[in-house]
Amino acid sequence: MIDLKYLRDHPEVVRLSMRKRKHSGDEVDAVLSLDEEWRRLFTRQNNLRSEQKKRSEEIATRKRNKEDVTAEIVEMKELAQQVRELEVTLKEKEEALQGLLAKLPNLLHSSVPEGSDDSANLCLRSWGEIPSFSFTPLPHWELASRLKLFDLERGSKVAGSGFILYTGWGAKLERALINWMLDFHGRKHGYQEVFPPFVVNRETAFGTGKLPDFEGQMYTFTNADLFLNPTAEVPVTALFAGETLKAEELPLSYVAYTACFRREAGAAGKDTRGLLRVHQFDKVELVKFTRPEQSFAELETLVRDAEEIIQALELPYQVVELCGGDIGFGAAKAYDINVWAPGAGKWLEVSSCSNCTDFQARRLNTRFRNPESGKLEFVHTLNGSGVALPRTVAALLENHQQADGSVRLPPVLVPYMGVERITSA
RNA sequence: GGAUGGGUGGCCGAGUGGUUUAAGGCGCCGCACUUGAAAUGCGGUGGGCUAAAAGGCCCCGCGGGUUCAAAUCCUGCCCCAUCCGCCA
Repeated sequence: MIDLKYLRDHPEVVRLSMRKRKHSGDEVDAVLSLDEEWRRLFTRQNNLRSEQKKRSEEIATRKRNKEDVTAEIVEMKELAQQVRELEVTLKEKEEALQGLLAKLPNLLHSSVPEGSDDSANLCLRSWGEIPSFSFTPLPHWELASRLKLFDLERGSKVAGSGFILYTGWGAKLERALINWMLDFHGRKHGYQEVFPPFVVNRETAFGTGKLPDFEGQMYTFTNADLFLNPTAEVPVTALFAGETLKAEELPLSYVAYTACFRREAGAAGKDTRGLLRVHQFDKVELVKFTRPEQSFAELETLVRDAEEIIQALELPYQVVELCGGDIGFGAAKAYDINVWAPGAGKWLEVSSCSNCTDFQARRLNTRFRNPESGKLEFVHTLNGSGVALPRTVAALLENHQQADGSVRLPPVLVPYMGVERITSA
């Protein structure tokens, strides 16, 4: 949520940010005019209530003195009716205002590049060599089929297309990657491990900015007002909703594994081969709570922490900075990590790291007391994949495939897998 | 899922319709006394909205309702504890 007071005082700044996201900016004016109307009604109601309170106290005093107050009470009924009516109008305006405000995306950081889609994203750095092969590299779905790593038909049979049944070494690789990533971020980067629920309630989905606009992306239940979480970002970021964190313990860093569920409505047929786009996938997520002045520096270390995973897996990648038109709803600034997949012949997004500044914290009401000012302030929240598994598995299989049809495992995974390569045997 | 008892400020806890602007205590902060500390005394000590300010309004788990007036009465929901049932 954007700070309404900030929007009031700096409408032009907000408008420019909206335009950078390729919105019209008209939403800002709609908010401003509703806000003005709301404040007018609020002041009126405030004054009426004040009068109501004073006169009620008078009635109380006179009643104690055994005076007759019938006439006053008749007058007060009229006043109470006015207050009630105004209250209803006020509530309608307030809900409309909050509704508009809740749909405004976060303010972009000034460093975010201009552009309307991913073609305008800025490549910041790359790592690793694009591998060359003495043979034609196979796409991961071919490799998986030969090595029996997953079974798309049976996954589809029990749940539907886009739900993967991992088998044999494929199943073990999935588990190994999850365990290794959790251990790696915990030991090497000091993230605290949590294992959150895979479902979240409405407040949590709203607080992290997934509602009201992205309800269609989440799986829901017909017998409970819950959502299957689309990413561990959602439950973990909401961990301290309504709480005040201690300034001295910030930044707080968490690492969490969850399965992630996305309907991917309307995405059918686009990059859907094999593991490229699925409805359920595993992901290890990094989440940070920081003081405002730390958050952009923490975003840099967050993305580096995610990069180290890809480096340890010996996969070539690039880090891109998202442009205004491509950046997520809650983010002020974001980086993606794209890994090269030589079999599929494309870059695969395996991580997205965002600084959501105070946007989620304001919705969730997660604050800290600033020791310098003595005031309560919203924390900044950050999240990043560290990393998402299916496309990482795809890239790993494709990059490390050998002429003999086996797949070499990077050394970090050997202790978790118990073998140095995956073979069909 | 059922039954019972609970949910009041940082914490404990009083309060069953109107001097409650939420008693009292603990904790914390400041000051005084003291060589220092303890003890003691005095004062202060939540959040939000609105307003240029003074001020005003809202918040006793959350939402509705009754009333001139609600922490207090009614109602729906949530959470905690205990017991029962079911269950990995």
